[in-house]
Amino acid sequence: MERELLLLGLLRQHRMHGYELSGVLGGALASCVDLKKPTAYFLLDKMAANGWARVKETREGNRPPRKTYTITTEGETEFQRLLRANLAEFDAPKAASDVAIAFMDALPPSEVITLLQDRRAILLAHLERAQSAPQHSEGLQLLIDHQTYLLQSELSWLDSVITRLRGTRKATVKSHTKQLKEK
Amino acid sequence: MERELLLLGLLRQHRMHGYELSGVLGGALASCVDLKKPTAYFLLDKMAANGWARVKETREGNRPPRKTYTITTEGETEFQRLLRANLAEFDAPKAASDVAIAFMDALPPSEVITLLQDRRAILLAHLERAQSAPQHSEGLQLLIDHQTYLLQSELSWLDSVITRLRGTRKATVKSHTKQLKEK
DNA sequence: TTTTCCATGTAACTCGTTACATGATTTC
DNA sequence: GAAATCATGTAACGAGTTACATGGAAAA
Repeated sequence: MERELLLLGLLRQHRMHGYELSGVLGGALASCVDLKKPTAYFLLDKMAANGWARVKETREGNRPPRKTYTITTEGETEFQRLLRANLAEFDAPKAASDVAIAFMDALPPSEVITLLQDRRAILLAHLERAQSAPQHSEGLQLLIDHQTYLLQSELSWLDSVITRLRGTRKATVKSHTKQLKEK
Repeated sequence: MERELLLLGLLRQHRMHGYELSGVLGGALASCVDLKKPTAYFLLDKMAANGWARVKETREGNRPPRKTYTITTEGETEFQRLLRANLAEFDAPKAASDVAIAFMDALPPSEVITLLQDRRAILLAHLERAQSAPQHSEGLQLLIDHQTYLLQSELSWLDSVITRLRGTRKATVKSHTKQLKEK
């Protein structure tokens, strides 16, 4: 549902062909949304079938022909419907990768710290990618900013966990060794 | 992958039958993870088939028979493997519901504010549900705390957006009316 | 006595991804 | 001459959800 909204929103800014679109999605927006090429092509077809977009086959020079999609009036109506629905709803971000955190006491703290630093590096890479994204239209920029904000929150949380672990490391290393021996 | 980790982690704390487990998942953990009943049953079967858990059919009184799952040594090994992998990885939280934010300038700010307040109410409900969750084991509590933290970040971001909109409302209401007339 | 709870599942379906297919063209 | 880019798709697969099926027991 939000994928349709995204595509309609992008087409609303200016007409585009599939490859161009999937370029945009693979570029700066990759940090916020993922919508793979085949999905994009599929959705564009579907949108055209629904009458939300007009298709025109164009050809520049002797490059492969493009299918350029233009949003229609019905498309704009649908866009607004989706937009209203999506603005008013909220689906909680289920942080799937955090299940591990719940069970980290099953490993020695020193190892957990090492592993979490790997995690931290990946998170940092995401952050930098989001921050270094080239300028975009106001709206899309807001999306990227939000993503940046979220990643930063996540980073500071992760750091707090690591710090806490560092603190308890010396204290718990004994009890952990004890646990191992008890087994 | 993190679902298996979650189930193994829970079984590691103490043996459980499917219904009990899906109760836990539907209760306090519902705000963090969603894993529906059929999926849980399916995964438990699979885990038993993989030798990660032992099954024992038990019966208390004249209630329907239960299939109680106990983690095995291989299960524990797998648990640790998954745990290490999951601790070291990070998949960026793609906030799907935020696509709408990127296009909110397509609607009059006053309407956007109304819609975002609906969103805010849902977010608040999630927050309260997460906060009011009954006490859990250390680890699971950490998971819930993280979720709470994330939701709070999200809330304050949303509030900042709404505030900004309130500020620009009077300024942009004219230009928006103008836009409408131009069409 | 009807609804809710306990307890297990199956089957169909949706949605998206991965991997593959095609073919010309420009760059190295 | 090989590799990457442009440009479109198809087909198979996977993972999870929804809806349905079953049946006894307790609570309302």
